[in-house]
Amino acid sequence: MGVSERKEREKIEMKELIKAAALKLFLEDGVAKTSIRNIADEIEYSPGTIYLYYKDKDELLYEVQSNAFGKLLEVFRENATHNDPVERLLEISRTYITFGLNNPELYDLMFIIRAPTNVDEEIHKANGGNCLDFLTDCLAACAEDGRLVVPNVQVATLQVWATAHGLVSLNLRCRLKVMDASEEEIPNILMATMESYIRSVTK
Amino acid sequence: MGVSERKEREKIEMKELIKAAALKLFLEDGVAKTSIRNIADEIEYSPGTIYLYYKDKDELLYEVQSNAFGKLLEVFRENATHNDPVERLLEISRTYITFGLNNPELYDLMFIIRAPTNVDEEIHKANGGNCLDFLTDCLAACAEDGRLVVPNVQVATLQVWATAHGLVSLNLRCRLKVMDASEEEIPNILMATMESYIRSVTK
DNA sequence: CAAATTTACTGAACACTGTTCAGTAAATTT
DNA sequence: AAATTTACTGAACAGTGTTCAGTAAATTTG
Repeated sequence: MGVSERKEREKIEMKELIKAAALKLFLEDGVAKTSIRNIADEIEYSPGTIYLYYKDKDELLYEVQSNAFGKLLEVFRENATHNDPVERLLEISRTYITFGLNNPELYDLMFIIRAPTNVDEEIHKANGGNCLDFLTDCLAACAEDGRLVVPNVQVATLQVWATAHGLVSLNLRCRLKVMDASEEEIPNILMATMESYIRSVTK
Repeated sequence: MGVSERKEREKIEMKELIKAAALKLFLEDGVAKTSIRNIADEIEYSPGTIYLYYKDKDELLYEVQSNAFGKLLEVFRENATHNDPVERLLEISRTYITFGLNNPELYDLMFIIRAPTNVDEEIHKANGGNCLDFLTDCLAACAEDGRLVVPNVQVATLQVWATAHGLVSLNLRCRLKVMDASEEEIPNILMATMESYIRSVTK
């Protein structure tokens, strides 16, 4: 009897439908302004239904976050293809910053807001791991070739990530308004700052 | 007739009372869990009263943020006293990271949450400017002495700030869980990562 | 096929949020 | 003493995440 199999399938489809609606509203109106009721309206179900598929809003956010990390990994793979590990590191950095500036709502979900970190400890590690590995592998290759000023791969990874995240998140949260730089030149400044950093710590 | 003078004074005192209550609750329960009603309860006034002194919650947050930046500048002045500008830069960096880790709620308010950036554009620049100047001055001194690998002061300032902020904020938002490092060694890793970065970009 | 059971969904209700505003009582001025 | 201004209240509004009794449809059982 294929009923339970079909129901299984329908359950997954419904989760997907909810997730897609959530993502759509996140991109349209922002994560902060998207409520369970909005999402329910979007898919023409009642708010209560969403709780039959996701334990709470955090779990849903976590799933959308997982998709977002998939997208970041995708652009990493597309853009960071140089053979030379230092050049590849530059490509990764540029891609990260561009992704953050072009997808502020996804970036929020991935790296800034508190929400999806409230899911179960063990399940949590999954999200973002692939993206971090992509960076770590690149830095390991740099270290292998003796191209890092500080050859500790963990320290180097954290430095690159922190610098890129610092630049993107300070900008997304309008904290660079204290600096005297016009709105439109900021992306260029961020990129130049990141590149000059990479050049300083590699050889 | 000293009535209007007294009223002026009382108005300031009341604003101070509200601000102090807000700060207290922020530190006790977190910024996110502190509502206007909580603050009103704390000072034994009705919620509406708060709106007689602050236009909205953002304006109140902005004022508390201003206090928080004052505290950061204070610890900068206490701890970053070395004559050698590179050593002073290290002291500033360590102080910044320690402040962030020890005062997560204040750090949130200062650098992460969206809220207080919604105040009027012109008024906004004030907050944080002093702290940024403290860092910029130090890096200008480094540049003066030819101690920076990249002698552009704006780029250097942004790099140091972004790296420190990246480290602190990724940690406060639990994003370092993806790395295999135990909870208790993370502060040390952050500090070591920051110091090794400063050493790489100075000479 | 009819009855019993399971499943999927609803939407009102709860406790909360920031904010507004008519109403009131006290302080001040006339 | 009367009129006016000031400071404050607390209910109300529209929103939030979440729960749960009730219902109708799908499925299983006899």
